Amino acid sequence: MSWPYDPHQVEKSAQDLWNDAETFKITESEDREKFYCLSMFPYPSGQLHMGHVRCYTLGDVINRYRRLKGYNVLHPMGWDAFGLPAENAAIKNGIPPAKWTRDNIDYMRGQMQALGFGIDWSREFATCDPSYYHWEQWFFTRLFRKGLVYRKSSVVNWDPVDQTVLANEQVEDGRGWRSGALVERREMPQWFLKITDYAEELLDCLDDLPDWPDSVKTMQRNWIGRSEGVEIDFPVVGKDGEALTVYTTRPDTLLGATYVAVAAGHPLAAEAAERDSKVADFVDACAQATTAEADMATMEKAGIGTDIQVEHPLTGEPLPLWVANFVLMEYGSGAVMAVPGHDQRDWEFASKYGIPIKQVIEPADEKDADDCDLAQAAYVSYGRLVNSGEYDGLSSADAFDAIAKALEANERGRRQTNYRLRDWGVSRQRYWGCPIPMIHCPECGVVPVPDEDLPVVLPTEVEFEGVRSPLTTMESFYKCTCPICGGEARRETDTFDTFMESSWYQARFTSPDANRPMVDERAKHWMPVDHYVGGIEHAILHLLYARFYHKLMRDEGLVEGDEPWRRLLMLGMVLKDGKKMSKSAGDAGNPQHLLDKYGADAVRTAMMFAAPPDQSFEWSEAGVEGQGKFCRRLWTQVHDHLEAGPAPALDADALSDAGRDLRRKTHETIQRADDDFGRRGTFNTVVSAVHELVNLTAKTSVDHAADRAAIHEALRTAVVVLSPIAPHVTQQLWASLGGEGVLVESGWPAVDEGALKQDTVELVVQVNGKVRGKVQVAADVDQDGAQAAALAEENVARFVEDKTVRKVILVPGKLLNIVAS
RNA sequence: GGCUGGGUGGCGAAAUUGGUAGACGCGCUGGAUUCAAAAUCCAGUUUACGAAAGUAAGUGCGGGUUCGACUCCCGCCCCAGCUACCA
Repeated sequence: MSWPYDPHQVEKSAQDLWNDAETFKITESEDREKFYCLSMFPYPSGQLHMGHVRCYTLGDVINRYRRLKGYNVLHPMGWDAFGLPAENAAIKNGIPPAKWTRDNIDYMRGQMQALGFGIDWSREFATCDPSYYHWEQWFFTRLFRKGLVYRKSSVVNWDPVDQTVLANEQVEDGRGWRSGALVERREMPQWFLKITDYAEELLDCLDDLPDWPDSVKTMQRNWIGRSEGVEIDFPVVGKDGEALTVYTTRPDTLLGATYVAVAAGHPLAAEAAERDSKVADFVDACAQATTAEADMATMEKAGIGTDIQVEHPLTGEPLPLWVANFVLMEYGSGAVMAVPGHDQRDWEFASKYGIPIKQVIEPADEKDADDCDLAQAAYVSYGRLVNSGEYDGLSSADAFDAIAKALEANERGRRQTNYRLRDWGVSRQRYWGCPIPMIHCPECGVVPVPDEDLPVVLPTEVEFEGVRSPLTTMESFYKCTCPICGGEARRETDTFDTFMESSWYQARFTSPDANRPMVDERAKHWMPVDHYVGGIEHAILHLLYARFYHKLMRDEGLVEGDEPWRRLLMLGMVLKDGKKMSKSAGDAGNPQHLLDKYGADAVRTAMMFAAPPDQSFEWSEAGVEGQGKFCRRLWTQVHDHLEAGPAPALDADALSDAGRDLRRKTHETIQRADDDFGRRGTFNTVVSAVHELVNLTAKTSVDHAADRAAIHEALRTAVVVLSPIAPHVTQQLWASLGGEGVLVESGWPAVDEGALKQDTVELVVQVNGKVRGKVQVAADVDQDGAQAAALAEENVARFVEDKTVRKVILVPGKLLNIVAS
């Protein structure tokens, strides 16, 4: 065994060993249970930052722990390679996006290898590989034929100077990032995927994911935003057969409606504007107002009355129609019924414009009567109906049903479930993405590219002129013939949203070379992913799209099961000066200098030790040096132990008390680390547990010869338990301590129940709940025996002597509380 | 506004089912070693009083349940993330 510890030499030789043995190259196995461990693949931005280090170290810890536990673990890696930064680099520096991306991938792959991640590199791919996006295009044309894809106009950010569409990230304070021109809203036809067809299933399946954090499930539920309500028609006065349709979740308040309001974009608003210039001015003002959602919420509620009236669907009473800036054209029908007595926003609006406020709900319980004061605020709780004719006295819930029935009976309404979730717009007017495989033919309309013509390859030899996509001016790309009529046609020059690529990569890793559609039978072997690791910033969109895609692929017979991710670990963010590493760091976030200085094991251990995985924390280098020292201490300890000659065979009966204590600690550590690695997923506490074991080992005297066997066992255990976190130093120490081959394949150590047993235990003694002493007693001591032992302690006796003992509580093995007064 | 986390020493944190609050580490202080330094090793490190033994207080604030509360319940304050006029 070499000495002193040299991390770089140690890490090199461990990595060489894994490479030569192809330790992490994995194929399907009948003998061992499969485990698919995946970390969210990175965007190749240039270099790893500490957020990556955290994510991929966690993934590798899980990978190596599961390998030790005997699973056949798939742990692949790839590159989410399409996206805007490559284009920006091309625009700024003139480097083609493809080259920029490939260079970054090579550098970052090298960093990952230096960190010792146990990855099956034979499965690596980048999403910009035509062999990958080929199948994405193929799948899109399948979905088109199934009716799950459609084309619709949608708003984009238009830069009038650069004459191009901008991504949201390219708009800064309402201006184009390069031209500085005020960005306009412009409607353009775009491709959509019908994710709303799966809204119900996406919601329901969340209940079948017990190993997902509740917070993520809640976020997804809120995003899908299911609500149950009633769609109600208010006939427009003076127009036979025409009605204004609104949606409400509170039909119980219908008799309290005193006006209706429509969005500025609603046809009735346009109609009123034709007759009234003030209404027209208001509608124009709304059209120009900001659409930034943050501003919307704080915007002053404003509106304008019109000469249009509608009829109350139950009473026939005429109600005025207003145009209001808080009504969204995109949700429901772009119109609301307003009940100012029982909706705070309607109340504020009605108060401002002098519209009547009518009470129709009162608190169900008399004692809450004070909560309801319509002069001060709307009463929004459920309750009991009043001023509602035949419905008076009903509870809100009963009134919901009764009023819904009445509306259904006179054909003025119907029960309806609504979702907040919108269909997924997948078109991007960008160059560096997967070409959308569609052709626009003047004769035949929109035609999907036939299977035999796929993939539509993105040209990589391009030059940027300004911001706009080179595809739009590249005749060799867009000029094509119609697959149906053979006439001249134009190829779609938009590319896919990059969430398309990241929605199915997990399935592709199972069969990265599959040359039949998308994936082959191996997908059914490996899916679902058993443990998925990634950043909390992807808690909603990426995970939702991937779940949707999995269901689409399932319905195509490509994968089995309803969900792609069984267990989910959502990492907290790594911060630097209070900011997210990936956003702010630059060179400061690059782990390279830490790797050069302290080695991969120190960086990995420090990262795991800093905080529990789901918690955000401020990164500091202080811990890295400390963990480097720990590796050296462990190395030295093993070295000294081996220098003293071979340890005797373990004989539990021959151990001293200290040797027995060390053995107990050893087996407690195995038990605790197993639980922390597996069930709890708290790796910081594993590092602590190993520290404790090593500390005790160092303190254990070698004077009693038989104890050297316990020391040997303790060192070996520390090495195995720490190995998922610090794999290199432990691999070498494992070999030095007599282990054979590759440590990660050696199996998880067994717990010796006998070693955990204790004859005597330390009991904490409390008097009236305060600690007054500690006593050694037999492990199976009864309450009287424990009390006697406790009272023999001087300090305990002191607090009891002039009092009467009222009660005694014994928690076996832990604590005795004497209650006295 | 809504949802979800969180608030424990100088700092990162631990306490898993209600049972010794502060494990483990960083930093700091003192000592050993050294010509000196680095490295290493040993001791100490919540606060107050005390030489020590020990005592009192202490997990954001105010109440409650309990023999016993960082942990459970009620009310509040603050911070972070997500979401946001959703009808």
